[in-house]
Amino acid sequence: MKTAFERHDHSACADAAMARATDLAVARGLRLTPVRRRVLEILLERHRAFGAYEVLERLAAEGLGKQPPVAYRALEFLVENGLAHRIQRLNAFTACQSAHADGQAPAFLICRECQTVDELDAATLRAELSAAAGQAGFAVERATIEALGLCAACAGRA
Amino acid sequence: MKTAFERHDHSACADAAMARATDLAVARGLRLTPVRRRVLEILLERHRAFGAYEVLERLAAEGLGKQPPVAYRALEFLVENGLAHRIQRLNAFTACQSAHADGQAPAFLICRECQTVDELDAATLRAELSAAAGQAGFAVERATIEALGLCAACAGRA
DNA sequence: AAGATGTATGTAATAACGTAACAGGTCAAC
DNA sequence: GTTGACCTGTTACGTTATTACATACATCTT
Repeated sequence: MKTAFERHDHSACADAAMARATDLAVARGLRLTPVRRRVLEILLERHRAFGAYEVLERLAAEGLGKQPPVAYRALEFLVENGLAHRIQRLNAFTACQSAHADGQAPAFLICRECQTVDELDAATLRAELSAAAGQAGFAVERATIEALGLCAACAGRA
Repeated sequence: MKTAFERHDHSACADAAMARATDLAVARGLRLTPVRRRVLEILLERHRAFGAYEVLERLAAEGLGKQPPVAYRALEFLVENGLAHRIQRLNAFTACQSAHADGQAPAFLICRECQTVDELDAATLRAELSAAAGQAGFAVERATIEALGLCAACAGRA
């Protein structure tokens, strides 16, 4: 499996994600409406995070909604159903690239140079964090793990 | 050592942090100006995160500055020097409670009920995250690890 | 002491991000 | 064909953050 940082056949990448989304919608009886589908498509265009207003601009240009709530609602739907993630550091959203269980969000690697965002399985990290927190009597419900740094390609260019 | 979630002598807690800050300023030749010192004192009042505008309100009431940049600049100074941390999930800031090396930010435990924020040593987690990212050729420079959940006291009250 | 330099603060204006509230439309089930 | 649930459209507003420029202050140099 290639990382988001490497050259790869991205349309296959996006197609696979859309297929997962369609399957999930069928499986759970979710409504992947035009706005929601289009927002997911936009997020899937590149392996980076998109601001809500950036998504909104795109929607507006296509006549799919001009006001912030339109974008935020669609993004919220995608995030709730695990089809997208919110990147806290960037106040932005990115399409989910890997099927994973609910609430088991991965860790994110964010390249400060090319803005590419990749996912990293965080099951072990999350377990350890929960264990450590448990020592202090704290019950972890959701964990955010985001790493900012430099990807191999950008490090090479430096 | 008690956690921030337990009852404890908080003024000792705050005093210790201010002492560390003063020492650091001397050691590094930093200028802990009135605004910066006051902002740190405010953050130290409670083990929770304060929004920039909340801090600004306090400053304004004391005649120390009325515009956002005043608060943001002081907060930025504190964060850069490891005297405070930004909690991404909350778009807010909290005083640093533990002396730790630069760039070695701890993990944060945020109680969704009482809003208390505690620090957890994250050296191991960070090392593992860096190692995993390294497999993908990604060089981690800064990592954000934040856990939202319920502290023991609040879980008890539920 | 005067001037030069670097750093901190004051202020205005605005950008960027996010939500509440309500009206209207769509669709499936009964 | 009406009900009820959910989705969308729109207004209005609230919150968070930054840019840009002016002013003040400290420190060092001469």
